Amino acid sequence: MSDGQRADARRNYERILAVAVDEVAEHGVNASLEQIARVAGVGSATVRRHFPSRRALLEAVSHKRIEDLSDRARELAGTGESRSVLLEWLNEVVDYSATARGLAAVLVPDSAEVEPAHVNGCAATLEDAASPLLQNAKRDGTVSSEVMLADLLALIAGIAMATEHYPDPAAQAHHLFRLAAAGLGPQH
Amino acid sequence: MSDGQRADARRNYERILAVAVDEVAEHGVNASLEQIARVAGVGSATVRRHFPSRRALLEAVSHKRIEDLSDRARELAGTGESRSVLLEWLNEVVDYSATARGLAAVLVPDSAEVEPAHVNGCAATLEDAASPLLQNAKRDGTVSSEVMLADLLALIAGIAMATEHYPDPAAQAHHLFRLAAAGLGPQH
DNA sequence: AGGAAAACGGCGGACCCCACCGTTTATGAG
DNA sequence: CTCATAAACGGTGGGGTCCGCCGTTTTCCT
Repeated sequence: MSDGQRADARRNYERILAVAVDEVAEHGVNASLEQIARVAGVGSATVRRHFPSRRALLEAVSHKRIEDLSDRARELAGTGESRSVLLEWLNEVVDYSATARGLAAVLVPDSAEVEPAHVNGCAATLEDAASPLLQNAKRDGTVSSEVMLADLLALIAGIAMATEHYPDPAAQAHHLFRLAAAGLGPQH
Repeated sequence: MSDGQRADARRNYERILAVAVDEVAEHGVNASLEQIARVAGVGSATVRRHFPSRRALLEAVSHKRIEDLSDRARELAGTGESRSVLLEWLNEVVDYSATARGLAAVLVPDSAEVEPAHVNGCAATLEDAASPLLQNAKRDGTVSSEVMLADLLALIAGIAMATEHYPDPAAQAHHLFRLAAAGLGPQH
């Protein structure tokens, strides 16, 4: 079963990742890499080896959540009224982003982005999975054709970051998103 | 002219603040405090004496911008159609937040917020100044009565933070805000 | 002019990220 | 089964930041 990966390397990778999940959940985006290494029982160099940048680690930590949301998008496709379905999914993204610390950070470009195309793997995955939902809503004319999924995700990420330190982040995030989705009032 | 302030203290305060403005403009919210001290020609302890927390420094740096926006709100009060006027002002807030680095950060609660009432001086100032604009719009029924100014500012701050590292932050921020203000589409 | 009080800033500790580099360990070929 | 090799490991040191302490200097008021 030689897959080109050394067994201990894979073991360490998973140990580190498991610890990182907890550590990020507790300390947020700025969790200490050395602390993660310490708890995982490896040298800090090993952490850096497996995850060259903080961002890489955050992406790995968020990977499962991203997959969950992508699956959910595929489930929802075609069920019910298009705009409602899209909003339902977006609300779940809001919930995940407000609940799972570090997720919002990977949905948005980092300072050191030099990649030419599709700069963001995580966001791209979500966009691909949820694209049908938005297309349907546009087709039905219930969402403006100018709206891009990337914009919606950026908006949600921003809301999550802004509400992170509120007494009840999730509630506040949902509140703000309802506001945005409603366009702050009756007249448009 | 004894105002209880020692002359050298005030001088240092202003030197530090002046340097901090530049430094924050260039390096954003995480500008190095020691670097600021170095450039200002003072010890790092002196910086901490005048600005006990990073946040305090950021608030001082943003103070003028906050005042400008507050003045602008008072200017705009009562001119033109209420919702348009409010949106005009909010757009200016978006512009400032996207342009002046560090402003968005002070419009949102920090991690260590234990204050009982009106936790945020900067946001509170803006809210007070712009409150009439929102009240007018609510009175005319052009904005939902449930909308709070604090929510609008938090939303804008989130947008600014999310778009900070885009190729053209200001453009992207305005784009997202237009989206939110329009409620992402024709149907509400 | 002189003394009290306030402000200053250097120093050391704790932490963090990062790169180097000698050592250990898994692996697959013989 | 042995063993050479390449991969993975982790300790260590350098550079940086934030923070608190404390002896020294400066300012101001009498």
